[in-house]
Amino acid sequence: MAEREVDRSVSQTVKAQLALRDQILSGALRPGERISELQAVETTGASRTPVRMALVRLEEEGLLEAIPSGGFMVKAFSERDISDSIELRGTLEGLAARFAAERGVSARELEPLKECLAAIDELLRQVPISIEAFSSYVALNARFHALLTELSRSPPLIRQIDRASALPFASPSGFVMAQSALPEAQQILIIGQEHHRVVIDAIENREGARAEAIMREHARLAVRNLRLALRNRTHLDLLPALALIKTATD
Amino acid sequence: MAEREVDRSVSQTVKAQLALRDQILSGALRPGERISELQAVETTGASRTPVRMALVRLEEEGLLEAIPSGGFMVKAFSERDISDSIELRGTLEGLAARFAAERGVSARELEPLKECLAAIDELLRQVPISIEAFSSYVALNARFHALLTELSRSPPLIRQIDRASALPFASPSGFVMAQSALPEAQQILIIGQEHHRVVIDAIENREGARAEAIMREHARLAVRNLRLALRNRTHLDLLPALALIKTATD
DNA sequence: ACCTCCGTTATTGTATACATAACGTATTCA
DNA sequence: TGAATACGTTATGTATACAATAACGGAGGT
Repeated sequence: MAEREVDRSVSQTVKAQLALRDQILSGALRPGERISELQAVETTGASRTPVRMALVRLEEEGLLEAIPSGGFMVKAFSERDISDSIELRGTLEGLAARFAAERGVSARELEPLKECLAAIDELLRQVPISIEAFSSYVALNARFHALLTELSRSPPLIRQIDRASALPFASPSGFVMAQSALPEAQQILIIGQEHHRVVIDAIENREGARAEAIMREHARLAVRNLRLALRNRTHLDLLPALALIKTATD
Repeated sequence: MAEREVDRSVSQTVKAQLALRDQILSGALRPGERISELQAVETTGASRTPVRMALVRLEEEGLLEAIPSGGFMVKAFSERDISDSIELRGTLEGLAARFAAERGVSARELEPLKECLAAIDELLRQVPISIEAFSSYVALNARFHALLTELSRSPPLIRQIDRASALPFASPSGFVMAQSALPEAQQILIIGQEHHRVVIDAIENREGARAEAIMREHARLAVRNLRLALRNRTHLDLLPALALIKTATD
């Protein structure tokens, strides 16, 4: 039988999980398609036990769905599912912002957020924004959201937000990229940045309700824009993660 | 169609998961304690593979925590973690109520909710409430919350709420039981019932914001009362699930 | 006496063999 | 000819054997 070259630097379970997630997100495995363990063993290079562990984790993550008769299939999402996921994440981030504001945050903790803000400002000064700058923006934006989440100092909430961001289209990077297909992309980024600025201000002034409201508005903007982007199906291939949308009925 | 009811009617994985969860919630495994796979194999009767799958699921569920060097330990929670989890669930249920109100719900769909409401009303008419009636109340209350969640018609949100309810103290039954240790228990139940009534009214009248607000208030009430109940440590043994609280530092 | 290093042990990570249930196909009977 | 059943194939669920690694303890050196 074929020699299995063992990569001992990472656990086989993690390797299999990453490989399978890649296959799902890249569209190599289509929504609704059943995942064969045997096939997964071949493509990932791990054996059945770690592959099974990876499948269980991906199911909990929301990318897979258990089939009653056994095994797993790639989950399919409707547009409604996607917009709900984004609004859900916005609600959770709103709670995080409120916690941060109510519980109080020191100037030192706010520092990295402000640096993020300034860096994004710098990027947005270019008109139109270059591809490289946009890529930096995606990373910085994700970092901003992660830092903001941390400010809540609430492990259960942080955990839940992480889970809600597991779905690629619901992650900060995910919907920013989806919006990038729109002609008004630059203006959208500028508005988003304004939201970031306001939430920091609200947290500094300990205005919990305002901090929460602006994060929810931030998400609603994303939902509106994603809907628009989905109308322009021509640009859809920009975001491979959207391959998870079920093409048939909504 | 008479199926023989053998142990094989449920999978070994599920059996192990239930058994382990029982051990954790009953306090047989203490917070912070490492779970030995070998020991779990002996106590659950399943072999290592299903036990491992169960451990992964329980980790994703939030009851266990992965140890970097390998294996799992029982997660420990602070009081803050618990109150945050309850508020988190309330926020999610608030969103569900808002979705239900905004999206519209037919009278037929609202029927089971109203039946629940009436049944609880009936129970609360007794003063003081009997043990049996209280037990029925716990079940009915859980059912009410589950039905309300369903009304959102949002699979991602429903899923997330289920996850948030996985932690025993964050589940509807969990915090109702914790509150039962208080002398004002009956009054608390009556207030809670009033919240239930208002949220239905708001949904019927399609007042999304009001539906959301009342559910969040519902959770805040629970948080306040749980804090009070935790002060009365004498009654704490009423709720085995609270064994998960770390006794040392907060 | 304490620290360090090495060997032993126990426990987890991985692989594979075995059992069982589901699905497809072919054959047979109505 | 169609449907139903039986059989075979395939894939999943389960168990166990093997490998590797981290914890533990003892012995020796500084």
